[in-house]
Amino acid sequence: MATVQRKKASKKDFILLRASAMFREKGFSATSMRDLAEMVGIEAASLYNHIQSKAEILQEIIFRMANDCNVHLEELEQSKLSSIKKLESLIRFHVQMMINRCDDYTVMINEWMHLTEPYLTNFNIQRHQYVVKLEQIVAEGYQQKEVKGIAPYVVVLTILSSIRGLEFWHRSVEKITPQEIEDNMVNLLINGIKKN
Amino acid sequence: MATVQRKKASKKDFILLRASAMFREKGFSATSMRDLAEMVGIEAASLYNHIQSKAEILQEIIFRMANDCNVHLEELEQSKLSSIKKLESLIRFHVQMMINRCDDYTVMINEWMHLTEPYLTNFNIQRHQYVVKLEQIVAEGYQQKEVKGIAPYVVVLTILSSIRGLEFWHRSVEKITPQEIEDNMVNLLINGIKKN
DNA sequence: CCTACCGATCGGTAGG
DNA sequence: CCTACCGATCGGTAGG
Repeated sequence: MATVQRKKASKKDFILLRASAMFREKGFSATSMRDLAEMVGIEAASLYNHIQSKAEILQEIIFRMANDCNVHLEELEQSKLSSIKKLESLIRFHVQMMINRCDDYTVMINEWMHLTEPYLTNFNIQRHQYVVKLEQIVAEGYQQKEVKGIAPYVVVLTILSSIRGLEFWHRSVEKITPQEIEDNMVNLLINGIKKN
Repeated sequence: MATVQRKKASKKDFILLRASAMFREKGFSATSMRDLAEMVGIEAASLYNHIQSKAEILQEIIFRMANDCNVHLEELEQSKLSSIKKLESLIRFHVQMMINRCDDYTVMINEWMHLTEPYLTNFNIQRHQYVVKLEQIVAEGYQQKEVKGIAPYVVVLTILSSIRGLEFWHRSVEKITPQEIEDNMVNLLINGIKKN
């Protein structure tokens, strides 16, 4: 009985899963509800028994992911780690998100502009607050002489967009494991940030 | 008479200019020819006196930019600079492209997947070759003990995607000049790459 | 979950 | 460079 719990949402989850993969590959605007229905295995009209609109699908994909990022950052802020260790943890978290939940993460960073109001403004506010919090961590690191004198905004921008590049990682011929990617990324970025 | 030369292409160039700005902001698929016509100041049908199709606009924007990047890289390869200096020059070039020709650069990296064949395959080959050439520069730097032991693929990926993040730079409240952005970026990345 | 269908909009063309 | 218009496709609904 316990394993049967919460099965109700599963078809909707399945639709979101397929939608996320298609939005990533073709983009939100170029993905039609008929395309999506075909991937799900039903007719387009039947999608609307599980979701309200195309816009709602995008909203759910993006805000689920955004929420997970916010939760991690709050935990990080409350930890007793040094600034550099916080930034390292942040890099590792984002690399793992990009590798393990690649479709959702990519849709969030590539398709957010197709959100409609009030979700668009909501997202932009959240993103801005996220960046500001990261800048504060960098600024603290500078005060404690852990971080070298680089504009905090450039540091944060570089970290976040570096991870974005992993979008194309798995297509690479080279045999690099997720762990190696993560370690190499930390190595490069932390050494670029850290005061030597 | 000399100043009148080559005026013939100017209306098409104007269309490409406006298209680039709109593709960047709304995405290729979400931009209609009627939207574009309005920004240009003519009727949608009149666009087709200057361009052949919506697809052709995207092709021209992307391949012009890709060509400029390839030309720069070839010059760099033939130079006598050290590997680290080559990578620094590359970073500065890409930062300048992103700042000075922001719409075109952003459209190239965000909208290339909407190219149609054979242009899509052509672009992917060019991009792959570009990355391979950069990896070779990193590998040479490693052999000459200028560059530390990080997977060349991760180094190249991090450099290229860092620059991508500048897409949102000018919206920032902070007052950072283009020169400061460029120097900070070089500082962070080169110090992360360089053997100490 | 389906068939049948809606009005709106799409990229593009004909003809002047 | 315009008016007028094409067939195709879009997101979404009605009714069962």
